[in-house]
Amino acid sequence: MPSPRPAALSPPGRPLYEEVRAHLTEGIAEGRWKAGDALPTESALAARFGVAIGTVRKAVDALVAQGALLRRQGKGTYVAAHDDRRLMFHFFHIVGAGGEKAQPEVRTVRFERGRADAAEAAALGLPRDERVIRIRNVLSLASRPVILDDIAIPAALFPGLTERIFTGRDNTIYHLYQSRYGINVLRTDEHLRAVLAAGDMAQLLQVAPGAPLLEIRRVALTFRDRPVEYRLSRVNTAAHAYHNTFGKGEAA
Amino acid sequence: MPSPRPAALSPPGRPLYEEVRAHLTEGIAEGRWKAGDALPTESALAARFGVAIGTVRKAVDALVAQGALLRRQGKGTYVAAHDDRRLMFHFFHIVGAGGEKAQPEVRTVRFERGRADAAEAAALGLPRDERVIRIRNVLSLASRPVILDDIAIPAALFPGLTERIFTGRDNTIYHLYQSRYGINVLRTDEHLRAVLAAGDMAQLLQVAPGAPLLEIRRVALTFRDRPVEYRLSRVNTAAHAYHNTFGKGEAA
DNA sequence: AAGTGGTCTAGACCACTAG
DNA sequence: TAGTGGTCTAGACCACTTC
Repeated sequence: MPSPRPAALSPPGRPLYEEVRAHLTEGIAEGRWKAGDALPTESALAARFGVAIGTVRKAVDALVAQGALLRRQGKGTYVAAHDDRRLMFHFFHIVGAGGEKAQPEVRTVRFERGRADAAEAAALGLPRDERVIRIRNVLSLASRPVILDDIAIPAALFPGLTERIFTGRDNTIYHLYQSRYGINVLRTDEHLRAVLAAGDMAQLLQVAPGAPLLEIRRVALTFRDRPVEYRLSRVNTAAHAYHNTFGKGEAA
Repeated sequence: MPSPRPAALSPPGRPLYEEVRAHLTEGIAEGRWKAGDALPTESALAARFGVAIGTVRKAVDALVAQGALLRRQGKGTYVAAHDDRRLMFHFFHIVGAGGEKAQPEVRTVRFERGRADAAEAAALGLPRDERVIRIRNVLSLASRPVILDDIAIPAALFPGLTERIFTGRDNTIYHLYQSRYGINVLRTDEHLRAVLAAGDMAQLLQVAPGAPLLEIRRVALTFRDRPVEYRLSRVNTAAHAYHNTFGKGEAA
């Protein structure tokens, strides 16, 4: 049987499953389906888009691989939420000597509003002097300060965010972005350098000035590679390390 | 039509495409198909394994995602080779200020045989005192030394490797492993720390003692997560950075 | 024109989850 | 038992490469 192009997805030129994927992406980015929500069943989606179920599956496969969706056999397909264990550590790469990831304890030492400086504007794709919120956190592992985070986010994306709300969260920061503002962090882009501790940086991390620290400049991105957060971290790697793995899982 | 389990792939319990994938993996790991070789066509594989072509495609999809295979439309499916541009930089993460990756210039300053110390034995999964080859390289970017690599590989895996062969290569080290010894590096596992330059380390990198350096401990793995190389790198990040991105590519 | 991988369909059955 | 995603099949047609 021939396959006339379905009406529900007009613009041609790219594969049908890409069209479907784009439509699903749109729905999530717009908040039509929120974190934790179940999507319509695959057969329902196939009917709605006028394509075969296999085509829907291929689109969903891509979004699952990307981390935007989550399948649960026998139940349904869900918008990934940053509060489950699996995603909790997806963007947290500091491990102890034994290689284990521990839950960090967060202390917010600064929360202020200001205007983007050159670095922040460039990283966040904002005009210079756009309003931003700046947060400084100290993260401790086993009651010892290990990470100093300086976070900058566009104020326009986080209306009404206060220090109380921010420090009151009982979850990761990305979960806060997601649950309260519908912003799903999907990708991060990081640049790492070695630097020397100095000034309040050294003081907050309780290391001597001149001690080596790992500096991480991270931009967090949501759908369509839109930047939502710029974060400058310094890590005391005396007892911890940044762990990274390249290439996919094996089985064989 | 029902689907009786095909005879060519007896052991049940896991999906057919996993079986197919395992068989293909085996073929590559054993060297039956070497880097750059074309696999049989998908329909030929389907016939050989007694499965539908869609099942073969799913298995091949996984290996392509893993980086072991490479499709070229209209031509065939090939065993990925470390000498093409795409893979060349897959495991090289040092970028300049502008974010660009440059081709490093390699100078080998040491090549010797010895026996595994504790760290090497643990990283490579070898018994203590197993024979290893140790290589020290200085990598320069724009004629300035930036990276100091100390590489340890199990001598048993690289029979007949000499300094001449090693330095005579006109490609990446991983390409040498692959082309001469049939070892495909598929995955790396890295731990990063900030350290202070000292001794010959500082001298070779032309930095002052006490300068901050990025230390990378990398284990390179081949099929079945078998370790093939342990590498201790120190990077002068004054003018360069380690770049890392988490989460897949977008389109939408 | 022939052969390859790339897309898409339609439908069967299995495995898991819930009421 | 009913409904979900997971696997598998068989075959059509498209896009690209090569001769």
